Amino acid sequence: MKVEPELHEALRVIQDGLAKRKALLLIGACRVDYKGRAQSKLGYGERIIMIKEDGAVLVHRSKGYEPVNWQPEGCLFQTRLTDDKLVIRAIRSRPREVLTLTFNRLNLINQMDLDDHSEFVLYASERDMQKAILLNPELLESGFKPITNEKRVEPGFVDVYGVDKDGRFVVVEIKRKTASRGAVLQLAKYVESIRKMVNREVRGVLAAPGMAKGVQRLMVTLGMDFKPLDPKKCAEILRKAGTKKLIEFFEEPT
Amino acid sequence: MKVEPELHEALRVIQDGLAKRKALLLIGACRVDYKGRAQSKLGYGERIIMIKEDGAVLVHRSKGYEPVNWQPEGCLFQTRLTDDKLVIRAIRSRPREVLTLTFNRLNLINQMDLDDHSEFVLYASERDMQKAILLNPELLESGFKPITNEKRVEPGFVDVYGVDKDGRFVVVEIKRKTASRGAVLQLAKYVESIRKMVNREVRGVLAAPGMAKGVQRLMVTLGMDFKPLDPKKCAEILRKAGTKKLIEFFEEPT
DNA sequence: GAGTGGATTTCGCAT
DNA sequence: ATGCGAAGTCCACTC
Repeated sequence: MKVEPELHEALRVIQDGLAKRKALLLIGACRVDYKGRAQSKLGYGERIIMIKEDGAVLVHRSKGYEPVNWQPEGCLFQTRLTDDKLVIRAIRSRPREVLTLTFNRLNLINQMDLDDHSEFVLYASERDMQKAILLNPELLESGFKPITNEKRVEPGFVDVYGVDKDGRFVVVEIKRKTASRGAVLQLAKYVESIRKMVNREVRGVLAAPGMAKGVQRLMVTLGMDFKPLDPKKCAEILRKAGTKKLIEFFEEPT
Repeated sequence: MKVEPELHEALRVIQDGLAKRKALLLIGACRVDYKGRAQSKLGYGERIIMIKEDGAVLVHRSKGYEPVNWQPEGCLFQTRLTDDKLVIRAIRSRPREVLTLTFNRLNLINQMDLDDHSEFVLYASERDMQKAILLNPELLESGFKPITNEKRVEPGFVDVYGVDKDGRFVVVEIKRKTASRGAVLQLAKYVESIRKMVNREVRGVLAAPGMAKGVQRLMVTLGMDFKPLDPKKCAEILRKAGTKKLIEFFEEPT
């Protein structure tokens, strides 16, 4: 890290960082010029600049969520020192766009080597996934019509209950994560319970992002179906739906 | 600026910065949890965190243009130190969203007081191009007289609406980029809508820097005209016009 | 490579 | 507040 470096020293550090494809953090007084799909200019002032390992560039001011100027990943860099100014140009090819940073002072340069390997997970809750199926029954299978959710049966609450395209009753068990053996057995209980009540065929459907080892065999044995259900996709459906109200429930054929 | 501060010292600096509404830059190992419109989690790793003066929060990793997690401006903060972790919560009210940063180490804290008062100037947005045509109708075509902009019609808003040198109504659709098929279809809807209203000939004119593939054929088929419009030229017109007020609108011949 | 649709879109302007 | 359209949108996915 360099604090208040001379520009020639700063140039060396920046060039080193760019050559090594390291993320760089700069704070300093600069002007910013952009020319590409549009064109912009920003006179001198102190800003925070991030240059990422993949060649993305962000110029942030003291306010606002969005960067005032930027360059998406994958751009190439030119640096030079002229007239007591340090110039960094970030160039993108398609579309051709050039971002020019002209510094007359640098307060801080930090070459970063961030130890960061965690996976980012965006997901929906089991409840959200249930809502997503009610909003979009086709998500489960073509022709599916929900009757109720959280239906009370002897062993507990059925997540979603409905009829399929052939008029058969369907009991749906939803799991947010990989479905275990226990989930299948629970579903089997619900199916059995409802089968006694209605005295005709009832299908069991397990909707989850995946199945644990051996679960598929068990499903086949019990004659139940598995439907892959991505929590992320459910979250998207809910987001898209916004305040839209849930689907009208199908009448239970008694 | 603090390098490798102890967490209790970090807490003090962060609380001080938040209280003074100063922009803060943090680099450290943290986990990130978000709950709101969606929900996400990100395990421990080193990241760059910016807290802006207006309460916006950005969490950046070593790659990518976009922050992995964020919070828009205007949120409130809670901080606390527990179990050798420093926790920062950024809370947004409408919609209710909470971003939780849990640090187990901080490499850098920098309270920033950025001296930055320059105005950002972006040349020629779509809105600007519209203004340019209103200022200088000849830009569109000789003899064109605008009547209104942002005219409300059934499918939406007409960018510019006027009459040509022969007294025919003209609907202008402006795009600041290469015009897509969608732009033409939108224009067609507007033309149709106005044609029904006025019950006489209405021309459709598409003003844009260029057309996407196949758009020209569609234009010809629909009997509409294309006018090349350079955003930069629009920017020049606006610059030259300065604070001069927009053209007086032409009276709609009813 | 071009086109399409989604986003924790954000942002701005209108009603 | 709400709603709609634009954005240097970006980004992931399909054709």
